[in-house]
Amino acid sequence: MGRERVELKKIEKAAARHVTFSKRRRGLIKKAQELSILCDADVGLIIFSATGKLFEYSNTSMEMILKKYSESFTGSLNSQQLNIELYNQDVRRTKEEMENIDYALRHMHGEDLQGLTIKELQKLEQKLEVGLRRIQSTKGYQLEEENARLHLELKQCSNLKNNNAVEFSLIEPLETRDHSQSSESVHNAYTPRSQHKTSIQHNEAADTDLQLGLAI
Amino acid sequence: MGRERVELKKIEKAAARHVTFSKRRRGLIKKAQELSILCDADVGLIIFSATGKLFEYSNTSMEMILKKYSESFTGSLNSQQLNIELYNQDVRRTKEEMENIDYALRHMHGEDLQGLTIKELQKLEQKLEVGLRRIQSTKGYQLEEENARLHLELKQCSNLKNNNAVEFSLIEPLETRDHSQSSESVHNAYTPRSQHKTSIQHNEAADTDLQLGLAI
DNA sequence: AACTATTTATAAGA
DNA sequence: TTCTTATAAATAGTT
Repeated sequence: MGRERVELKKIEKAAARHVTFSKRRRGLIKKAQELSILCDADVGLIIFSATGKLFEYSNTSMEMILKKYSESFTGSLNSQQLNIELYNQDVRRTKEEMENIDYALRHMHGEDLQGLTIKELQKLEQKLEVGLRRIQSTKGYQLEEENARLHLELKQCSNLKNNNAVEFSLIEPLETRDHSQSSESVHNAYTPRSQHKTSIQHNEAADTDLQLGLAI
Repeated sequence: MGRERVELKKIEKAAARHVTFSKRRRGLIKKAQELSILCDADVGLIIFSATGKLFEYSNTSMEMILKKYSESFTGSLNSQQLNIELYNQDVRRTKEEMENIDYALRHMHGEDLQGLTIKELQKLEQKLEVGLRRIQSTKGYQLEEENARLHLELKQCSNLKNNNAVEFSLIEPLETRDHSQSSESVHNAYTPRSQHKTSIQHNEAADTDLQLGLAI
């Protein structure tokens, strides 16, 4: 990572070796620190220069790291310790899953978005759009079924009573309302990939439909 | 060092955190190894992942590093240990100096040049040229002095003996030889920066002069 | 796990 | 040692 490639062997010239030691020592410690912070790891780093001088880094205390280190070799765990360990792993995994789900959920709700990049926001938007279309599609099918069912019931009803006046007063208003409110969004939902760009106007209208759909 | 800057705080998403841990752990260990090899340092690195898994690196053995580490805290040195330590430092420094001098000397002799770059070779060449000019300059002064001394002695000699025949036979050949063989190289040596480009012809002639000069 | 666009680290030089 | 700069190396996000 410098002006030229460097061969992996002891640097011959003492002056250059010392300079490189200083630079790389600092770099190494910096990276150790970054690892511990970014990845929530415990790190202990001990460096003795060729002249015997000590340099060290630890995110907690070196003592603690070394204690943990030596303990890691003191025999295998007994069954109880093993169970506790397995339990802890389970808890950790579940916790992490929870974290992620919560995170994603809040984003879907439009919360905690300040840390997201444009790309992430676009992805999120796409997810929401896909979800929306699926919901609209489902709603459309349900409305169709409902509609068909109503037609059927009405037909049975009218057949049963043989009352023409009542039949007209019920059928006409129902079909009119259905077309004016949601025919377009239902059409979109049937063919999800046919119209990628949906205006805000459409989304708002769809959102309203969604709420109505859920409220039913 | 990636697609975008990363904030120095725990990575929220577990999956990304794990991937980063793997990548950076490997990177850190690699760099620890490079430091130990390039700079002749003793390095011990201990890493515990967030899940408690142990990773470690040491150029020698971790045990040795940790022993050295704990010893580094066990009280101050007594006077004898201190003397030994000072002595060791002295030895180390001297050894390093020796190394460098030997290195440089061999290069001046045109040995062990295979590892040098063109630039280094050019620098080396310049050093040799400068050294050469200095030597030539010194030799020129010495020849002048010698010449003057000879003139003086000869004058005294001729005054003492009053022998004209002998005087002519000695003086004439001496002055002729002096001008033809080395007046040019002596001139160059007097004004080292006036003529940077000296032809190979000149150098060879100068080299011959140098050997004669040293032989005197 | 492999791929790159970028960010970092760092070798030389001053 | 410290600064600068050209370049090598590491790695974040993506596939």
